[in-house]
Amino acid sequence: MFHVGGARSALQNWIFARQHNGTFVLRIEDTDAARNRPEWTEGILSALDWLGIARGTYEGPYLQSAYATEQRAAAARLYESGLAYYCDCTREEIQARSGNKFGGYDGYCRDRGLGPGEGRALRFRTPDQGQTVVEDLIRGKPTFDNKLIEDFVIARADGSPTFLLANAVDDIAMRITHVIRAEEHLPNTPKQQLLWQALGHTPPVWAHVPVVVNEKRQKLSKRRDKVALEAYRDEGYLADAMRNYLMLLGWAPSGDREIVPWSVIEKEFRLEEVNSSPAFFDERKLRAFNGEYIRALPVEEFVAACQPWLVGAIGTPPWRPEDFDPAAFAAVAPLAQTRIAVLSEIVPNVDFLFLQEPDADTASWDKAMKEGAADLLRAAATAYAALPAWDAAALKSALEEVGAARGLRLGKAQAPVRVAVTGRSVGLPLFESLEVLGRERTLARLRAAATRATPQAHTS
RNA sequence: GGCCCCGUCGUCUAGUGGCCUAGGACGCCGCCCUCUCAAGGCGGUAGCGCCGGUUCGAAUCCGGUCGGGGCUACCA
Repeated sequence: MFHVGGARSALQNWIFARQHNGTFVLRIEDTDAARNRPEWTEGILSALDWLGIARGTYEGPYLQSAYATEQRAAAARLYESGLAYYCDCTREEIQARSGNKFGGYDGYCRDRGLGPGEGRALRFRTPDQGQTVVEDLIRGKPTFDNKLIEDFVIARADGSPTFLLANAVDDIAMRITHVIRAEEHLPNTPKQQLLWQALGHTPPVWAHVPVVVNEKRQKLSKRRDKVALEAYRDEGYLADAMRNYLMLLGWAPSGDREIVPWSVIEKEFRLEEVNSSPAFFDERKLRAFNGEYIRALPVEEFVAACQPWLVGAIGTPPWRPEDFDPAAFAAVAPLAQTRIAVLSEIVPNVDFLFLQEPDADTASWDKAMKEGAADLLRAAATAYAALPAWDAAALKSALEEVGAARGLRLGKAQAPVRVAVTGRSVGLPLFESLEVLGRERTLARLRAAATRATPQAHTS
């Protein structure tokens, strides 16, 4: 699972690095063994690939867990130099002393002189006075009073380093100069900066981009929101549309335009210009973007892009695999291209071509098959059976005549025919659809529907 | 509770003291086109949270206020 917010940060990092002749470093922060699986890394790499961040255009991936030795060594150094100390307080004790539900470590073990041992975590001793100023490309200089920064844990009781320590150690080792991440990390920053300094280095430049929020303006969460990039991909969002949209969250290219080639974004994007306020991830707007990208595709590319859904590589189409006809699909593809906003919608648009029988839902059926429908369907079948040429123009004028004879405009006359043949009340242009479907199947469906629509005498 | 961040149409944004009668996009509404639905064309709806101040002049600067969010783990 790759979070759309993470995708946005990755894109911003990658572009920023390129613009500054730097290198985007991908590091999997897996210091919590219980919450990580090695195989997830591949998912992240392929998601990045999909977005256009190809392997080889960045450094890594590095696994944070692989650097445990260095991280532990750093922890030991901090302890030996008196910048960190062991603490055996339990969570309950800390909370009880703090007097409120938010906890907050009070420095109880600061001067107890505890050595390493069972149940003892290593805490970093934060300064009692002064301030820590964060240099942030987006937010200016957020300033934190050191006395309010609690002595945080840098190594767990089992000796394993925590995220805060591991990050500082790795960032220093990897010569990281810029850290671009989501705003939720801002409160961690003074702690990490203190660690950089304690380890003898000058902190990097930070950039905390605003979080991406849902309609209730809360940070997008895996639990309650649709955040998996893969889910969007499987629905048929195009990578180009997605990355374009993601970059517009908090930023805009020059001029009154939003849908722009990636090259323009790569050139014009300025991290410093990213808005500092949270942006709502609006799937409706993403859909609109996607629709535009789909329409802009050359037909052949559109046809190719639809394949996964058509052949069941993604999702399961309702027809039998052997009934799928590429030629028939190619014939109607241009008509479908302007009618779908995400690729998966291609299936309900063309299923009538590959299904043995169209499956009309009762609502569509009842609405189209009012009185007179059976008669009209029979007349249409008769007219169609006698048609010398089976093409859209002829099919249209024939139905026009059938309808006119019954006082119906084409708009009315086409409804029962559409439902009879496609099972739906809306869809691709009808006559082109019939042309591709062919005479035999069209007539069979028309006749079957006529029979079914014939009023039956009720027996009670 | 504490610390930090944020505040232009419903949403994403343009805007960096006069070019703003606040521009664009999505959405929504109407009209045109039309075999349904789309697409497309045209038009419309709607916003600087509030209060003070600075200034000849403020969406733009300052203060306050209100509102929203993030963090507050031996998670990352």
